[in-house]
Order: sequence, then structure tokens, then C-alpha cells
Amino acid sequence: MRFTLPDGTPLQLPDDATGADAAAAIGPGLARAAVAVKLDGEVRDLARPLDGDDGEPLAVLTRRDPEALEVIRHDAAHVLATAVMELYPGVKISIGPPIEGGFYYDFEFPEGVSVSEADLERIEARMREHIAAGEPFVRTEVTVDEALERFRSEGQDYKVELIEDLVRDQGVETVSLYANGPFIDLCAGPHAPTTRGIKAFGLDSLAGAYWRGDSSRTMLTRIYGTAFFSKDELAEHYRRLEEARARDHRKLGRELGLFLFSELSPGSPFWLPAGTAVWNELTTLWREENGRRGYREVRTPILYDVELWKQSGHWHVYRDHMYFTDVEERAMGLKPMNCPAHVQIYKSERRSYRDLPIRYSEQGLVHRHEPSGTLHGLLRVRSITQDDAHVFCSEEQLEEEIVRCLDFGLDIYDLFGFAPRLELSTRPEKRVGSEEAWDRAEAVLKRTLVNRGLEYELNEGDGAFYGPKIDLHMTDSIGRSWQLGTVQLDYYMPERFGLEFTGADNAEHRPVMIHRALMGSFERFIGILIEHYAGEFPVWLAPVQAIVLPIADRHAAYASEVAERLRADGARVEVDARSESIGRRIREAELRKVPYMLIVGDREAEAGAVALREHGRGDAGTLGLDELAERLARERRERTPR
RNA sequence: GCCGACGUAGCUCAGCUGGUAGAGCACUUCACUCGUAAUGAAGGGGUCCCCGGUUCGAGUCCGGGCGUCGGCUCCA
Repeated sequence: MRFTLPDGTPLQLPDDATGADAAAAIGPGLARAAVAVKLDGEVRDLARPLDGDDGEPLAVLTRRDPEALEVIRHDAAHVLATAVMELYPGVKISIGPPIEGGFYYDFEFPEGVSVSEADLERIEARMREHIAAGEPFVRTEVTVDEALERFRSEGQDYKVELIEDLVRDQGVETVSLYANGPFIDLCAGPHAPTTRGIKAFGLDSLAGAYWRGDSSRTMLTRIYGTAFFSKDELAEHYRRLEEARARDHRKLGRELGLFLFSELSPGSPFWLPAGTAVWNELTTLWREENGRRGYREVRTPILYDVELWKQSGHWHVYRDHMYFTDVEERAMGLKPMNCPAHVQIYKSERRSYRDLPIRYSEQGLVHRHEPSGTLHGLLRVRSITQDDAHVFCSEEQLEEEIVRCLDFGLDIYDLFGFAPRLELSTRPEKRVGSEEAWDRAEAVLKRTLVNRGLEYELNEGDGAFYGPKIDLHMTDSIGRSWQLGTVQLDYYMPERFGLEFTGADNAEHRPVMIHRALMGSFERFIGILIEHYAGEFPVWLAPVQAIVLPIADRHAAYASEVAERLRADGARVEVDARSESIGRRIREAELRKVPYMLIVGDREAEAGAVALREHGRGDAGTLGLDELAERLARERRERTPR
């Protein structure tokens, strides 16, 4: 057999050679380090015979390859199942794949057995025994009937279902099983030669997870863990998680006094003075940028007659997520979206083609009844303030308007150094509007992305009920992805509301609507911002931009003078003249992450200057008051990044 | 919404098998008036999430509810 190694050199092997043979043929060191091989893109067991004769690409994977890490994590999942089956007789196993950062295995524990995080240690101990024993992973290929009989006799219903589906969907006649020690699992592989490849592992948490991700089916118990090639890497992994938790916006929100949550209104943040300062800076940015790009700002009510929601289609599709109330026996609902409101404004006058595109922007407050289990700090709330806008335009203007929206969004993200992931979401199952309209809408969005050369992910079936969308996603401190901005195309709402404009031909035409929120919502965007900056906002966003620290009581008057001078420019400046030591007041200002500390004593009062200390960087020398004011003003005006 | 865990002072947390609560920080007062990340001393502060039950007695045990956290599902 003939293969090509990653460096391009050919490798000739006898016909019955395995992956291990290939590694040995290259060198004894590699043979020892080998975890698996990658043949023509497929990762395979070392023990499996190779096949090929056309110079297929072949690579021997060692601990340096990310794919090898996946292999031992998958190994660890099997060892986890091994231990759980021994410790909990009668447990049913489902699946256990490697995932980003680790692995999991899903179990159905017997009636009455409950497992808690305290039990994880016991399971870990049993796993260690199996790893120390260095049990080989042995692959066998068996017929579907054999496999079914085995799992049926063991009462492993989930495995039986998996095999039946494989037969039905893929017409397989045989399946592969992997044995390690006493455990045999239905598994496509690959696995390392023995359990000893798992050099370091830990079980992390317990969670519920629906069988096959279907909320109408059994909820299984998922055990999460992780594994590495060394104890150091494992320790490093936990250290990084710890570090990530330190920038969690919920923790920083409390520590920095940005916002709070109350049991009296779950999912609705209370914005404290410091958080409101950040919010207001974003509002200013939002208003400036919208104005510059031809948007006109509007303000609309939050409570509407349910007739509006019936007409818009929200009543039928979105009712469960809305809040309703009766007002003098009239049924009314809080808006979950701003579009019907902006539609009312559009409809309030006759529109001409000369008016288009009409762009309305609003800091729109909407309420959505998000399920209790999904709330998450600022990132998933029930009262949502969108940086919303609706563009009403003609079919001919559509593509350009979409491009403008996307460019606008990307410009804003640029300002913060955000690199969002783009997703194109297409028609969902629960939808309104004709198939032709969906075809057109999806095609326009796709064309826009392709023409702009933007990379994107296709998210089939994830569109809004009225139209497809392009979303901008960002990742939070613990690696979870959140949708921020969205640009949505809508042929449906204009039809529902009978929107029209008079064309050059003096006939009535139907406009197209674009729904777009670029930051998404102020709540979520600020949540991501907090984590992005780890609470260390650039000067323009910082709740307190400078704090004046007089050395002794006799410097208090000069400290006030400094503060007044800077406040005259509109800067947010505090004076900390408490009779605490200067060391303590510096420490507290550092903990509050105030960008500039201005220390004033005899020398500074004398010279009309300040001793500047920058947050996280320390003493930055003495600066004249005017010079400082100028610097601060410039950084605020130009929105200088940190 | 579902699975599991958790809910004690403003915050972070301790409180063993039931005997009416404790630390550090924060806060208040006093003294210190200080040169780049914690001066010292004294003091105040708690419906132990809520409702019900068991018990002579519940922060502790049981049931229900609410909230939070980690997942799952969902996410216009």
C-alpha cells in the first residue's frame, strides 16, 4: 500500500499493515507517541488495518494534534460509562461524545436512584482504576442482528433505538462495537490503544439533557468531564475557567455597582448610576450613528390592543411569550417587538416612492416572557431594550439597504474590537408568508453576504417567523455564543398591514421591510462589553472617568477645583477626600477600575497640576491641569479604545 | 418549561448527627493627615428566601412555592 505523509514523502507499507505499523515504519519515537492515525481525513484506531494504494494522505496523530485530544476524551467518556455501569447496576446508557473542552455521557439511572455532584468523586475513583489497568480498546464489527440482540438482552433501549435508526436511515448491515475492560459500547470510534492514554481527567458537573435533544422525550442525566494528556494541562484548563469566571458580567456588575436583579422582577435589570452612565454613552453613540446614516428616531408605546397582535401575526405565533393585561375590560398586550408600532407610523401618511427608503430607529423597550430556566444575567432578560430600526423600501432598494445595515453593524463592532460571527438563518417550521416570498428573501440575503465577501454560517430553519435573517454572534466569558445584532427581511408584515407607496407610475406598490438591531439589545450588548473589557472600560465608557485623591485634608479645596475644571467639560469625575490613607483610597479606586486617578498634594496644588496614575499601569507622572483636561476631552470625543 | 444543586448580615462564606446565629470585607463613630493597591480602636447590623408540616423545640428534618446557578429544550 502507498500513502503520502504530511510533509509530502511517500510511505510504502505491506498490504496487511495497520496504523501502528505505519507509525513504527516512520520511527520508534513516533510509534510510542502515536494515539491514532488520520487516513484521508478520517481519524482511525492504530490497530485498524489501513487501506489505500493511491498515495492517500496519512498522518500519525500524537498529543500535539487536537484530534488526538478528542480521541482520549472520547476514551474517557467510555471509561465514565464503564464506572457508572459498575456502580449503578441497571443504568441505561445513551451516548457519550467528546465536546469542545471535554466530554460527556448521558445516562438513565434506575427508578429511585439519584446521583448528585457529591457522587462524582466516587465515579472518578472507579474510573482511575480502569485507567490504571490500561485496558485495551478493542473494536469488533458485528451484524446489526447480533448487536440488537446484545443490547436488547441487556435492556439497553437507547442503543437499540440508535441501531434501528442507523438501519432505517443509512441502511447499515453491520455496526462497530468497542470493548474496554468489562464495558462494550456501540461506537463508531476511534479510540486510543488503551485507557492508559487518558493521562489526566476530571468530572465537572451533572445536568439534565433530553434524549436526542427532544423536549418531549425522556430527560437523561448527563455527566460532564474533561481530559488531557497531562496533569499540567488539566490544571491549566481549570485555571483558565477560574479566570473566565472572574470576568463574568454578573460578578462584575455587582462589584462595580453597574446593575442589580431583584426577585421581584426576574429577568429585568435595575440599572444603577454607574451602569446607567455606560448605557447613556452607548445611547449617545447609537443616536449619533443612526442620525448620520439617515435614520430618524421615534418613540412608541409599549402597550397595545391585542387586535394589533392578531393583525401582525404575533398572537398566533408568539402569544406564549407575551404579557397580557386587561385595561377597562379591553385585552391588551405588551409589545414583544417594535415592528407593528413602526408600521403604524408608516401608515399614518400616504407614502411616495420619493420618500423611500424610510428609516425609523428607536431605543425600543420590549417584553418577552422568556422561560424561567433560560434567564442569564444581562445576556438573557425579559425586558429588552433593542437598538431597533425598521427600513421601509422598494424591492429595488432592498439589496443596498441590507448592505448598509451590515456595514453599519460591522462598523459599530469594530469600535469595540469585536469580531462577530455571521449566521444566515432560513425559514423555520413555524412561519407565515408564501414560499415564493421566502425564496426571494433568502436569496437576497445570501447574495448580499456573498457579494460582500463575508464569511458566514448557514443556520437552516432558524429564521424569524416572518422572514430570514443575518445574525451577528459573540461569545461570552465562558464560551457561550449569544446573538447580538440581527438584520431581518420581511415581505409579510407589509402585506398583513396593507402597506403601500405610490410609484413613479402613479400606481400603488408594496414596500419591503427590514428589521434590524445592530447591538441587538442594550442589555445583552453591555453584558458582552463588560466581559470583553473585564470591567476595565475605556475612558469614554467608564462610569467614573477620573477620581481626584487629595493627599491630606488641606488639599481638599484644590481637589475640588481639579474636579470642577474637568466636570466643566462634561467628564464624570469624583473626589475621594475621605480621611483614609492615600494607599487605601488608591487601592479602592483601582478595584473600581477607574481609568485615571489624580493624586494631588502640596506639589501639585502649588503647580496647578496633578500626579496621574493610570488604572492597572501605575504612576504616569505629573501633568498640568489644562494638559490633562485636553487629554481627557480628546479620549472621550474620539472614543479612544483602551 | 425540564433535570440537578443551591438560597444564612450589603458582599463572600462558616454553622457536625434539631437546642432560638458567627467570621472577613463593607458600614458607623473616634483617633491618625498620610505621596501611589488595605492605619488603628470601638460599635451597629440578621423575618437564616416565602408558606405549611413534624417536634417540647426547626437555620438544620419533610412538603409546596419563589428565586439563583450549571446544563437541556427554547431563543422572535
